[in-house]
Order: sequence, then structure tokens, then C-alpha cells
Amino acid sequence: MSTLIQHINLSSASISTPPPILTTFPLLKPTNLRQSLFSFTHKLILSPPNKSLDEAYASVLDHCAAQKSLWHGKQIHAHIIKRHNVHDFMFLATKLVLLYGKCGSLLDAEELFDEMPERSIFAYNALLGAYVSHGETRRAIQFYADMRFLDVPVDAHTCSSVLKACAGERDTRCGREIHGYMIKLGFLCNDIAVNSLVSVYARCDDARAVKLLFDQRSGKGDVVLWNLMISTYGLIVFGEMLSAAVTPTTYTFVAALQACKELSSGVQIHAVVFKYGLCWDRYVANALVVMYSECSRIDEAERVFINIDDRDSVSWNSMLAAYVQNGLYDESLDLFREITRDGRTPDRVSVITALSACGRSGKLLSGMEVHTFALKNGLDLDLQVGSTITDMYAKCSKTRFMDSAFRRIPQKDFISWTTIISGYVQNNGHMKALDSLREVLNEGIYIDKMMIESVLIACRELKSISVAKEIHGYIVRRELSDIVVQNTIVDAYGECGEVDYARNIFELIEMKNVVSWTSMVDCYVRNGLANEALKISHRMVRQGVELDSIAVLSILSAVTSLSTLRKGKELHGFLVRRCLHLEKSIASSLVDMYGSCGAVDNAHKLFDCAKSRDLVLWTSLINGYGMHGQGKMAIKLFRKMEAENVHPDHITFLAILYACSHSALVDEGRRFFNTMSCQYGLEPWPQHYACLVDLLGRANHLQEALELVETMKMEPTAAVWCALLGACRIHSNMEVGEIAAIKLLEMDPKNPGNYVLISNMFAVAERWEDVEEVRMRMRLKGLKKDPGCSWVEIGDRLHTFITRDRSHPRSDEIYDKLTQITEKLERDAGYKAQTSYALHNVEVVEKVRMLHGHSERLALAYGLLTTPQRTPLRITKNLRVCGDCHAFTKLVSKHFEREIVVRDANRFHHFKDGYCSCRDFW
DNA sequence: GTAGGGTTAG
Repeated sequence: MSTLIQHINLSSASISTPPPILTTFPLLKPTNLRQSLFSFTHKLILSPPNKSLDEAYASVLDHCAAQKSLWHGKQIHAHIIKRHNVHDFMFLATKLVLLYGKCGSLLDAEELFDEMPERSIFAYNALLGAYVSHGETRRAIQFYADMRFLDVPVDAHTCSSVLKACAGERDTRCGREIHGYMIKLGFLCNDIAVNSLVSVYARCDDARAVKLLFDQRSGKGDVVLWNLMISTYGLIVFGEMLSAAVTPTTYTFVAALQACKELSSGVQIHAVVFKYGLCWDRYVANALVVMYSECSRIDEAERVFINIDDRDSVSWNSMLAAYVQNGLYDESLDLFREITRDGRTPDRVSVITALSACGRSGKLLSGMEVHTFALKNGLDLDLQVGSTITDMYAKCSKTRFMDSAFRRIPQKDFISWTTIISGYVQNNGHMKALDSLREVLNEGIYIDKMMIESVLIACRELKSISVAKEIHGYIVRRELSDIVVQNTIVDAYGECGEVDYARNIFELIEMKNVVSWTSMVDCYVRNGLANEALKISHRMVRQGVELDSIAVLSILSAVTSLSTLRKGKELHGFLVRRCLHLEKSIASSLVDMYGSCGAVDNAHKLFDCAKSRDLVLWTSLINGYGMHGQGKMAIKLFRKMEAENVHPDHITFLAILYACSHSALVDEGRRFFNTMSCQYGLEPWPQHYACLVDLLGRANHLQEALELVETMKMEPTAAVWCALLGACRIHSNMEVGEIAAIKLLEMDPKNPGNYVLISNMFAVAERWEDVEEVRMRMRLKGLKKDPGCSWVEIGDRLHTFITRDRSHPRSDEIYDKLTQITEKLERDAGYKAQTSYALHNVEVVEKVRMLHGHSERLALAYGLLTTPQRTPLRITKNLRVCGDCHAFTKLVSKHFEREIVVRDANRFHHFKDGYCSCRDFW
């Protein structure tokens, strides 16, 4: 032993008390460091010094490098320096550079490299490799550039190292440059260098270049090259590889499993894994867990996971993620706790995954538990952990915790900002979301599609057309558009009332999906263009778009607002075939649709079939009966609902108050209005006041109605004054009417309907000067009266008529028919046009001509012209039906023996045998 | 005589 000590002064003490890293590597493998030092001493004793000593140094340095033992490496380094063996120094120095690189001590490696009097290409490659393996990719690329500048004879090893750096940086420019250089120097016959090149192209998604290099391969090709091909082109290549009799490795299976899209191929790959005896490989097993999880086979994923003997953090985290992806949040949290019991500490990925489970399932307490764990382990300052904590609190609606979690993130990136912005949007903080966007823009932070999406939703909710346009401009300038963003823009413009903008964007979407179509249908429905909505939904069906339940709901609301029973029934049939009609929201929408299409009996049948009746369903049916003037039935249902312990909300009370109003049930209406606050603690909204005012007013309790308005707890809205004004018009009460008119024009001066209502009030009283003044004001403001418009469904088509319409192809026949009808009614029923309803100061003949041209009459005439006798007719009008037309239709129902259902802007009128269900109260 | 390429979790 003394020889050894003399030679290298490596005290036995320093070998017997190695740094802690060695104690964790007990004498398991023959190649461990102690063993090699032991054989080193033997060599020193047995062989003569000089050359063989250098070999021994080299061997020890190899072992130090393999064990990554910087401490021992430095000891050996000190000895080499002592020996001053300049002759062999370059060779050993290269080994030392390599060792320092492996041990992560780049400074030592660089210092030694700089001290070397001469440097071989090995030395250059050693330092280059050190840069690459420590993620110093930019430095590596720069170092390579320096080498080229100094005319260092670069070899294939140099190329593969620097190409690895290029792949990390996704630097195709540099990659292509090296590619050219490799062609020039004939390195393309070196498999390893070629593979490095392929991996650059694969990382940069240049599949064509990958294919080109693969086709230029020699022989059946290197297995690594095949693996790269699998990750680029997927499973087809995997099959080809097996046919080409290339032996797969663990890398092959990981790539194949990653490329696997469906269970059947996954199972086949699993079988091949068994065949090659690689099922015990941890990498393969981990990839299997992920594959089974993605194919929703959580049982198989668990089975693979349980059989992994040497689970690493990736195994645990893959299983954790498998539970979360498959919605098994409790299981994932249990597993998170189990990690600790396994003697491990959950790492940042475990924490992120567990937090996302808590967020998705809204488990605030578990979320706080994981948050605490992150705090204790110093993980909370990690960027991604911080963002996930923020997101978890956002999803649990704890906005204050969300705010403070966000503030704690030291260096926020665009993802953390996206998280907080979408957090605000999820929790109705739309203004705060827009404020945050301003901060992002000021700080010059990168903006991605996800962030844009949240911001667009904020615009939509705030109905801020100016911000929406600004964001849209930004998206176009930055080319941030994708299908999701485009759909959201359509939605935002639709909600802001910009139908033309929405349509333009919609038409520009190249690959429209069901969401794009639904957004456009929604846009039309929201903006009162239900006809357009139906047209576009037909286009959607013709193009073979698969409808989902949300699309169906949108189309249903178009059908509902148009009252086309036929379309409604078609949709209903479609839903039954898809078993979608039982879904709660769809069931209520169907009840609503039948009610609004004049088939309240069908609505009731559906209601009876419903398995469970929630408040929305009850409200839909009550509303249906209300619209049809069956107030008593609506009240009966309301009582039944109360008896079944379903508690009404504001909307239910609106429905029941409207029902009372349409059936002139004054006492009942008053009573419901009181119960609402007294019994159910619901403060009435302005809409409830408007409803009661309408009821009282039309029943000629105008004074009571006015008092109600004056005692309202909030400022009366335009709708309230409008209801009062309508009643004043019916009862020709000019004093109250004028008060209401002034208020109404103050509050809502841009609505043409208000001017028409006021002018009609004066017309009934024949105050033509006032009529003229109101119409003049309207013209000065550039407002136009909405034209009257009615439509009737004949066969599978809607026929639309506006006032004095002549555009219908059978227009002449329609007017002839109308004249015939009128003559018959004048002759047989003594019908005489009530010219007071023609609210213009013109001659009587002209007034009769005007009444003749009302849209509902044209629709009625067309219906009688084109349908067989006794066929019921369903007509819908955008405004309220005119009084003379109402009388006319009653007579038609008797003298032409037709049931006629008219839905106007307010309610339904069922005409039969000369009577109307509204009992002339509307 | 020294070294270099391709895998897993969010």
C-alpha cells in the first residue's frame, strides 16, 4: 500500500470516507469506483510506471466519469498535474474535459480546455458535448461556429453533437447548413450523424426532409432511424419496420405507443412488446399506461402500472394523469397521497396534475391540501405550479385566493396571464379580464390564441363591440386565427348585434365545424332573424354536419320564435332517434317549442312523459298555457308544482303573471305579485311590474296601474311605461297616456315601436296634428317603423308577407282571393271594415285599402287559397295583430269553417266558430 | 485508445 501512497498521495482515509454520493452506490456492480480504484492499485503495483500508469489513470477517469464523481475526478486531476507528464497530457486532459462535462462542471471543463497547449478534435468534441448535454444549446452552436471559423477539422461526431443542439433549439437554418457541410465531407454514410440530422428535421416538423434522408439510407436501415420515422409518420412505419426484419428496441415501442390512436392497435403493440420480452422495461410500461389511459381503458392502465417493479416519478405521474384524464378525480387524489407512502416525494408534475384534478372537480379542500404541500416543498414559486394553483382557485370560484396565487408567481409568462384572464372570465370579472389584457399589452407579453379566446368571451359578455373590433383587428394582424378563435369571434359579434360582421367571418371559415354553424344559427336567433337561422341550419344539414345537442337547442329556439310546428316536429323526431329528447334542457326546450308553435297539448304530453320535472320544465309549460290564454290551467299547474315542492323563481312568476294578464285574471295577478315577495322572498324585477301594469291597465284599472308605477322600489323601465301607454291607448286615457309617452321617449328615444304606439294613441283620439308631430320627430331621428310581417307554413315552406306585399309569385291570385273573402263576409256576415284601426288621416276608401293590405290578411288569404277545406291554419305575425284583422279572422273562422291559430308579438289567438280564445282581451 | 444519435408524465 505504501507504494500507492508514495505514487499518488491518495490517502486511504480519503478513499474510505468518500463523499456521500458514493455511499448511495453500494458494491453492487463490479464496475463501481472502489473496485476500479482497487484494480488501479494492482496495476500500479504489478506493472512498470510511465505508460501503463497513464492507462491506469485513463481507466480510473472513465470510472469517475461513469459514476459522475467530480470529487474523485479532481483528486486524479491533481495527481496528473504533479507528474508533469507533458507528453501524454493532451490525451488525459481530454479525458478530464470529458469527465468535467459529465459531472456538470462546465467551468472546470472550459478552464482545462483553455490551458491545453494543443487541442485535438477529441478535445473540441468533448467540450462541445459538455455544452449540449447540459442544455447550453446556444453556446454549443456558437462554439461550433468558432470551430469552423478557426478551421478546426470538424468530424462526424462534431456534427451529431451540434445537430442535437439544433434539434433542441429547433434551429432548421443551422441544421440545413450542417446538412450541406455533411454532404460535402461525405458524412451521410455515418448513421449516427444522419440520425442526428433526421431528429432536427423531425423536431422542426419537416416530414419531407425526414422522408428524403430515410429513402437515402443504406441497407435496411439503422433501428434509430426507423424509430425516428415512427415518431414522424406513425404506425404505418412500425408495420413496415417489422416486415423489414429490423429488431425493435424499447425506443421503438415508446414511439409506436405514442403514435397509437386507438385501442385495437395499442393492444397489438402490447402483444409485440411481450414477444420481444420488453414488458418489464420501465419506459415501455410507462408508455403503455399513457396509451391505455388515452383509450379510456383505465383498468388496463392500472394493471400495467401495478406490475411495474421499479416505478419512477414518470410512472406515478402517468397513472395520476390517467385518472385525471378519465375523470376519476378521487382516485387521482388517493394516488397522490399514496406517492408519499411509497417513500417518494411528489414532484412538480405530480402537484400540477393533482391540482388540475381538484380544479376540474371543484374540490376546494383537496386543492388547498395540495397547495399546502406545494408551499411546504417550495414548489409554489414554480411558474407552472403557480399557474395551476391560480387555475384551481378560479375553477373553485375563489377569486380572492386566485388573485393572491397569481400575484405570488415571481416571473409570470403568457400562460399565467392567460390563466388569470380566463379565471376572471369564468367568474364574471369581465372588466378585470380586459384590464389584465391592457397590462399584458403594455408589458409586451406574448399573446396566444387561448388568451384571445377568453378576451373575446369577455367582450361578448360585456357586449362591447368596440373592444371586439379592436381584438379582431389584432387577431388579423398577428395571424392568430384558428377555428376556435373564429367561432368565438362569430359568437362575440353575434352577441354584440353585428350580424353582418359575424356572417362575414363565418363564411371565411374554411373548415366549419358544428360549433361554427351553431354560433351562426345562434347569432341569427339572437338578432331576431329566425328565418335566416333556419335557412342556415338547413345548409348545415345538407353539408352533412353531425348535429349535437347544443346545435339542436339553437335550431329549436329558431323554430320556437318562428312557430313552425312542422320543423319543430321534424326536430323532435330527430331527437327521439338520437335519444337526445330526454336530456333535461332539451326536454324543456321542446315543451317551450310546442307551446310557442301553438300546440300546447303536445307540450303537455311531453311534460307528462318527462321522468323528472325540474323548475324549468314546469315554467315552460305554465308559460305555454299562459300564451294561449289558458290562464286558469296555468294557475292549476302552478299550484300542482308547489304541491310537488318545486319552488318557483323569478322566471316562473313572470310566466304566471303573463298567464294572468293574457286571461284578464286581475285578482289572481295581484295575488301572485304579492306572494312572490311575501311567501317566496323574491323581490320583483321591473319586468314583473311591467306585467302587472299591463294586466291592471288593460282591465281599465289605470289609476291603480299608475300608482303601482309611482310606488316602484326601483326606477321604472321603458317596458313599464310602455305597458301603461298601451293600456291608455285601448281605453283612450289621454292624461295618463301623455305622462307615460313623455317618460317613454325620454328613456328609449331610439325605438321606433314607441313612436308608433304614441302616434296610434293620438290617432284613436283623432288628434291628427299630434300624430303628425310624433311621426315628424321619428323621421328627424331617422327612425323607421318596423314593417308588419306575417308568415304561414304551407307544406314544408314558410310563406312570408309584409304589409301590402306584391312580391309573392301568386300575388294576383292572393289579392283576388282576399277580395272574394271580403265580399262574402260583407254579404253573409255583415262585415264592415273598422276604419278606426287604419291609423292614418286619409279618406275612408284609402283606409279600407290599407287594412286590406295588412300582412296577416295576405297570409290568411294564401292559406285559404292553397290548403284543402277544414285544414287548420297557423299564422305568425311580428307585431301585435290589428283589431280589424282580428274581427275579420273571427268571421273567416266561422264562414269558411277553419280553425285559425294566430301568434302575434304578444300571445296566441285561437279562432274557431267566430270566437277567439283571447275573448277580445289583448 | 478517447466520444456522438432516437424514449415516458402536465
